[in-house]
Amino acid sequence: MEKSDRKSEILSVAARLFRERGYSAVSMRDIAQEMEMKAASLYNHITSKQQILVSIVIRIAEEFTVGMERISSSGDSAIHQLEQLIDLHIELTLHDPSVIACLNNDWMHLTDSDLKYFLKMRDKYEEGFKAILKRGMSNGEIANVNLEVIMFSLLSTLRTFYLWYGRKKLLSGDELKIQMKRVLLNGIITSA
Amino acid sequence: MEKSDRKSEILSVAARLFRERGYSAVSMRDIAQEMEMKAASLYNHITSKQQILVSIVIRIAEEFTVGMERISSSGDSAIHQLEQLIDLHIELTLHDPSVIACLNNDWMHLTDSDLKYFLKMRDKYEEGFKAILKRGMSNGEIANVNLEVIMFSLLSTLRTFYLWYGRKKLLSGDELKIQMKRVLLNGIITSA
DNA sequence: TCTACAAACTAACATTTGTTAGTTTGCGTT
DNA sequence: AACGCAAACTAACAAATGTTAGTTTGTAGA
Repeated sequence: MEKSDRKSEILSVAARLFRERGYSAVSMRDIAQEMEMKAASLYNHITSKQQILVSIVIRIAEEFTVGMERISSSGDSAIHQLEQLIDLHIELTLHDPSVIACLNNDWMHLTDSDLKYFLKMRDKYEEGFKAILKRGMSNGEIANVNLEVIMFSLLSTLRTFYLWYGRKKLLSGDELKIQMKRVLLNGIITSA
Repeated sequence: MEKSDRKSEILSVAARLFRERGYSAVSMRDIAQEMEMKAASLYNHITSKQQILVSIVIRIAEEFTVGMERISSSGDSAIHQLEQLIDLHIELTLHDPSVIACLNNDWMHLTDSDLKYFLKMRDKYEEGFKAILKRGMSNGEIANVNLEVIMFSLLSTLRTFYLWYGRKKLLSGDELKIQMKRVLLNGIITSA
């Protein structure tokens, strides 16, 4: 996927393997084998294993950050902003599920400034999320339930969407968005 | 936590480290250091690193299996059964968040028969879940939205609850159960 | 045809890994 | 005092790891 130069191929292969086994369980020789070359040759394109991880994780984290800025600075209603966030997660997940898996599971292997930068973005994202919910609550758009519970409930589902999309692809992207919004926003109980 | 014999201590320490860094990134020397002993000494109590993982993951998976059997064989309404499942997840998570983290993130490092056994249990659990939802739908208790979407939405939140409980413990266990049920079952939009 | 260079290779390195063998230590029971 | 035993230790192992140095190969431009 993505650009077909050698470096991008490595990142793509690495993300796939990281998703399957986790960062630490994947060796440079594993990645090389999948690329049909020797481990040493990888270093013509990348500078370290760590840098592969950074490239994958930071890039996608920045996409979420940009998305949040765009959405939360629009003047739309809180509910409509939530719908756009749902779209954002679904789109990025469908585009490359393995990268989302790395974002979820392997960020912990970032070090120093990269880790710091990542955590800052994650924090900012969640703050943006909460701000939207808060506004929706004072509006009366959103039910007055514990803010953190609502946010983490929504985020859990959106963040781990890659897990079950990998197993069942029974719905088209658009149909998926519709169903997700209904379940996440309207709830489950009939005529609640 | 748990029994204080040496083996249980090792499992507890290991689960904590696995949660922080992932199975592959934790060495026997790491575990030993945390136990204030040498790596070789661990083998007086356990037979391998792999077995530590198996003990942790299979045990908790069995607890979920038993819980599902108990709940789904009761004659309660679908909604009430879902409420009991929410309680089950919250209780097991509060009891030992690290073990739940291992269940979620490290099962992939199980091998052969252990992996097979785990996957069988996971499958059975999800089948039980779907059966409840299905009954609730034909009952009219549960809104007629895509079954898989509902299930994975609920399960995502319940399974990754340990993530945010680790960061914010602002609610008591009982209060948590109430809020979770409201959000997960009744939804978010006001007067939907 | 010659040159330059990207991109592959082989060989080796210092560490870290899980694990084993054999030994020591301390304590409760005879 | 002697014994048995659980639980710690030291030392070592082969294998796997990330990475480097130096070399070869193929191809595009002069």
